[in-house]
Amino acid sequence: MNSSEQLCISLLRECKTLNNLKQIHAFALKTRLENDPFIAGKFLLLCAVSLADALDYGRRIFLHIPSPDVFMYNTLVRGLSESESPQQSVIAYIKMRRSSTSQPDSFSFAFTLKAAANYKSLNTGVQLHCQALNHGLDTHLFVRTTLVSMYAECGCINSARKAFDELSQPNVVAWNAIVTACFRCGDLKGAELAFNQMPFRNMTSWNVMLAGYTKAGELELARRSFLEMPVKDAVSWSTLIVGFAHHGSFYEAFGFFRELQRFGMRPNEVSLTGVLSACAQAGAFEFGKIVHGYMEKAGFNRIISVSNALLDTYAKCGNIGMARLVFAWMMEKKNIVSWTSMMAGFAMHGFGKEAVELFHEMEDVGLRPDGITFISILYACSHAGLIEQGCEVFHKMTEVYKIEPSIEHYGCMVDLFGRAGLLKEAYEFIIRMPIEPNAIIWRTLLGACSIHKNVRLAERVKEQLSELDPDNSGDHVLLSNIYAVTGKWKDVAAVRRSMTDRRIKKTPGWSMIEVDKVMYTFVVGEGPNGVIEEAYEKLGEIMLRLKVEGGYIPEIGSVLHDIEEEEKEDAVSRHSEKLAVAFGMARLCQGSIIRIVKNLRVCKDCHTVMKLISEVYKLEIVVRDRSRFHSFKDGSCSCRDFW
DNA sequence: CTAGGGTTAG
Repeated sequence: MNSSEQLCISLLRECKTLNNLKQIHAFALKTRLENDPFIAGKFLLLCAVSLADALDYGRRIFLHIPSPDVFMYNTLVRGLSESESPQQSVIAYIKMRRSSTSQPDSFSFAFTLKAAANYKSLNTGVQLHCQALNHGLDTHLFVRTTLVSMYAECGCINSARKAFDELSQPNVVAWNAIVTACFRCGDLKGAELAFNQMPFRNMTSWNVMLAGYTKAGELELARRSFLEMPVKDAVSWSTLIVGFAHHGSFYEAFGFFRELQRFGMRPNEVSLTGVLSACAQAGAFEFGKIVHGYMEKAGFNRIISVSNALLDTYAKCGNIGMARLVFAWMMEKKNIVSWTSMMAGFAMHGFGKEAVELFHEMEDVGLRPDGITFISILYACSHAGLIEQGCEVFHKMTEVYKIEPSIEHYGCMVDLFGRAGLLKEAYEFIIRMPIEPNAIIWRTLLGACSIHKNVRLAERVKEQLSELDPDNSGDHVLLSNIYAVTGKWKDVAAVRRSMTDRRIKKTPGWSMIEVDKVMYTFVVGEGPNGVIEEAYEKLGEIMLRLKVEGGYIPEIGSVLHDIEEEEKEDAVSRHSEKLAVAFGMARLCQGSIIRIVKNLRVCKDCHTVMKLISEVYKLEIVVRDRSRFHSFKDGSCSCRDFW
């Protein structure tokens, strides 16, 4: 070994980034070391496995290797199996089969089978299984373990079980794989049975149970296993936080996050994204800021996934300014999720123009938008009334980027036309669509009929909905609202009667507000003990002042105009969003912004009241409803009364 | 090198 070879190897050992690697690679080219099999193998391993965003560079290096050995092929196959296009991994494997220099070994099959599992191709998986069999490698423990997970990923629990049962001496990993396999296929009992049969368990086996339970929505079982576990690690905590956040149990997620720190452990990137996701969903702005502070201190702001989650949190907590700041200044690196989240943030806040500009900027930096990016941008266009831009974007998606529109994209287009009052265009668009419209598509059109008071079309649409999703409370409410605004009271009564007859209950509305880092939830006329009285008292005072100073007149028919009405004769005055606002005004100090999160859409009367409050009391209210943000300031709302 | 945790839309 000569001295430049030694230098190169020690440099590679310290290599941390792609740029670093490129420098070393230049050195290797200059000293003619690039064809040294050991060094070339090291380069590949770093590119394919260790370094971020280096896979493409690794592929280019690979192309220049005259006759790659098995290790080199396996490394490439491995890197590609975890990439966005795992199909490429199998293609690389096929190239190896065609080459005269190398034959597949057990690693080749472990990696390619993982690739097949990642893109859920049973066909590929079975073929690889056969080839492994021909090479006498299908009984290899690692290959077999991957076979178990591949079959489970592809939905074949029986084949997975067979692959496991044929193992004479399964190790822990193989046992974990069969437990996971059972969970993947929805067989909780099978997973529990396997877990109990395991002759040995390490912490990972427990973590597998936690993950399986939370993914199945069995939060209580997950909690119980968590308490039972003898030793917990970072993954256990992360799994629990993410799982609870994902299933809407935000307070528990916050609780586990605090507890983790009390146990003297440090939050990692996964628990941070999990807790931020809980903040975003719950609208917990103050808690989000605390997490942000921790991120800055501990250096997590450099990790893309965490800063993406933070950007989303600020946007969903109503602070688009902070979201913008995170996007523009905090993120050294951005990926497609960052750009898409920023666009979605703009969309929620009604900043259609900004979203479209950002989309073009994204194209300019050479990043390829994906299907989700297009949903966000179309959503932005429809909520801001940018019809032309929306059509242009849709056209670009199919013609330039060759992305096949999904039902959600079609839904955005229906919304784009419908919301703008182009009901005929919206209807024709549905008829011309190459895929079968689902209930969501028709519901979107029904919403548009409601905004633009078109009874005839609404009735036609409702017929479609009655076939696809007859018991949806929102649809009935929407139809009854359309009858109400057009004065068809008999029809209103008929819809209501059919709802009672068929025992269709409307979704109860709730609103949340965060005061002193505690979240308070209100439902119609109700709230936490000791708090509800305070809210009512303040609300009475507010309404009086609005009538005297703001000229407020409660709309007589407004109960019936509710988009997702929470009727009952006097219900409007007790709507959860009014109670939450009143409580916030009673408790929060002067000058602070009142932030409310609501599960349904804001009702018309509440919308009017909030505009008046912002004027009479000179304060700012931000309401996040089911689909967007309303920022009330100086007597008007950012949605321009269009929602 | 095989098993376990993640952010974006609806």
